[in-house]
Amino acid sequence: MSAFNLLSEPIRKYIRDQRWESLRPIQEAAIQKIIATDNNYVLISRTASGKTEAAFLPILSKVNFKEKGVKVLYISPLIALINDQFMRVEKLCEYLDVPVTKWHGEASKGAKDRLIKAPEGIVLITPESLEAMFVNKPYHIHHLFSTLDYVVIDEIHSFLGSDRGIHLQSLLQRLQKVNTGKFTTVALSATVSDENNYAELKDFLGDPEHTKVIRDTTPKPINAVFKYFEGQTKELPLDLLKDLYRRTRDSKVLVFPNARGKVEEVAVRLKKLSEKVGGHANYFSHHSSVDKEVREYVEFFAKKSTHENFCISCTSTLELGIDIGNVDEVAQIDATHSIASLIQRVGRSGRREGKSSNLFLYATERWSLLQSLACWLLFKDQYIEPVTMSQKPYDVLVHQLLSVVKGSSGITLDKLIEDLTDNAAFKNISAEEVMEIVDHLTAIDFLEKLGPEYIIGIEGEKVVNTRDFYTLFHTPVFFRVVSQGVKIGELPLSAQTRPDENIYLSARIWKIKDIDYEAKKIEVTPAKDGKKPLFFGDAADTASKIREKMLEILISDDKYDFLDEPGDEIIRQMRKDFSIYEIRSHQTDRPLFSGNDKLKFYSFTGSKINRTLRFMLNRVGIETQFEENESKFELGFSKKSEFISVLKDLNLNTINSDEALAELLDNFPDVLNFSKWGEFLPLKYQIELLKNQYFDFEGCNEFLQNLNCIENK
DNA sequence: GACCTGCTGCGGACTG
Repeated sequence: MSAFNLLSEPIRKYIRDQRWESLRPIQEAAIQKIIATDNNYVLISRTASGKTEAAFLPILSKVNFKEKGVKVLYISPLIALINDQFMRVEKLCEYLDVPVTKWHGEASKGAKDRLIKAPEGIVLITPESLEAMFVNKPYHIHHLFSTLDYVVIDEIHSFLGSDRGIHLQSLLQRLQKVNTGKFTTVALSATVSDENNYAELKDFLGDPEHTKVIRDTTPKPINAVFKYFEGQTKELPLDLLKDLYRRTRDSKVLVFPNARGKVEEVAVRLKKLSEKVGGHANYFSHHSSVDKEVREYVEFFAKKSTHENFCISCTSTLELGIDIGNVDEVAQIDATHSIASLIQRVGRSGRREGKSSNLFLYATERWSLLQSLACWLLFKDQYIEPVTMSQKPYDVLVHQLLSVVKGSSGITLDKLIEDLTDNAAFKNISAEEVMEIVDHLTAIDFLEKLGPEYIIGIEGEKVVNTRDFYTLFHTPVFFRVVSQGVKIGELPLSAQTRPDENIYLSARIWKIKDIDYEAKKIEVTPAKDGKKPLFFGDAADTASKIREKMLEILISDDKYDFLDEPGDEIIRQMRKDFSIYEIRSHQTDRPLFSGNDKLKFYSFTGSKINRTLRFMLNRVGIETQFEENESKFELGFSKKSEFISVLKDLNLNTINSDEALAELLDNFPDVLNFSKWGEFLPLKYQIELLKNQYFDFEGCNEFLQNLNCIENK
């Protein structure tokens, strides 16, 4: 039977009313499988290929909504995505007379209350709101979600490989436990690495044997142009902005300059260029520190603009799912840190059927150009960096321990251990380890033993009873930026935030009038000229494969027809610079330069291995100047044979790493900042976290074993 | 220089 005929009558009517000529390939396949089986499915297909419908059309046809209770739970990483999907799903559900409820921190309380009075239909939720319910209203979890037939997880790749993902995995397991039957899961994603990674995905959904992947690999044509404009100063080159302006003045564009400060610089300077020549004034900025209402206005503007052109300068806030309408072009300024990120960004343009995607890539620095090329070529080879889920997520365990205890208001040790060791998210953590962590939490008053049962302790109450408890990620302190009562955005405190400084924010220029440290508020007034704002943050890690590809480009003589003349010249120069080494294999050979009184070692490997290598060298007394973008270590001595033999002997066996890591934690407690809950673990487990998440000793050892240093001629 | 994500419950003012 055709997929269309498998659908229920109201759903078929919906499709007819939409005047769809046919179902997309991913929809055909998903409908056949989801209707016929009770397997979990992961639907992988590029953006704007109809994945949401591929999941909901068959689920809505299959589920009996006449039964009591909520039947379908949709989980999304973003509030904005929930709001976006709500409109689509609700329109579909009108045909079935099934109610849809948004449940997140900014959703209406009234709608939530109505759902509690009469639990039914479909609920759209975030992992954090689900967590809050487990902690504060565990009876609502039973009341609302014990009759689920389906759980749909959107943008699942954004959860993979992170603590937030382990958290969600744990919540899904806890949810399955309260379910009277067994719910089926359908996960959606645009960017997941190939077969290697399907194991991670299947594990994530908790039942690998009954989890299948449906993938549509139909490519979308992408027109790419790479350009090089050398950046001499801290500001972006004017010529680059002029070129960007010329190319995009008559279209709808997203620009991704990688950092919030640069996002503001691009928005303000392009707007000025446009003003000068009487072009449109629709230049916006969009990132996490732009006020929410301003961001929503920008999204709304883009969505409703059919004839009017616009340019939004943005960070990864506009990288995921939200359909902001028809975008003609995407401009990326300097390299993305990952291929997945590049794919998502390119996919923002040409969403309309039959339209191709357009990418302008601008590089301002040679290594960034090289990395951009590497990402692009790997993407063309359909390579996406694999992600790995933490095998021993002790930090998430601490959080879930507190959540379970708080939600139970009194639980025995046996039950607590059973709850956590049963949970697939923690399957590699033993009962003994859980017990040890419980003991530690009791010792620091996070838990308290009351007769046979554990409850939250005095110190634990301080942590559990705050808004901040529900998330697995840290957030820095920000000051609100306000002009005459209107909120514009936020800024961190820095040398720049002081009266009379002029700064860009939300694509406009402001003068700082006053700073209220008590109320964490910065009062500003409009100004004519200023500087880009300073933000702090950590650069994301780059995969080893990208660095290897960079070296491969340097030793090949391939020509790239999408690269402009200055870019071509830079690659020629870099190839010449590296021709003094006889590199034969981009996998094992690495350049080692020795000059008068220094050595330069180019590792061409990923951030984690670099970090580990630097730490190990430091342990054997070798101080290095490290440059991540170039994957380069500089040493203040020239004895290259000595350095080569040190590298050969470096491994875990020659360094007492547990002791070394304990020392590191003692001297620099901030290294644990990547983990919000890690600080509440016993030292032994903090060390494990460092080993498993911050460093990569295994990868580093492998790198060193294969390493063949090639000296300059 | 260096991304992003989310958030309870209560009290009180205001609106219809």
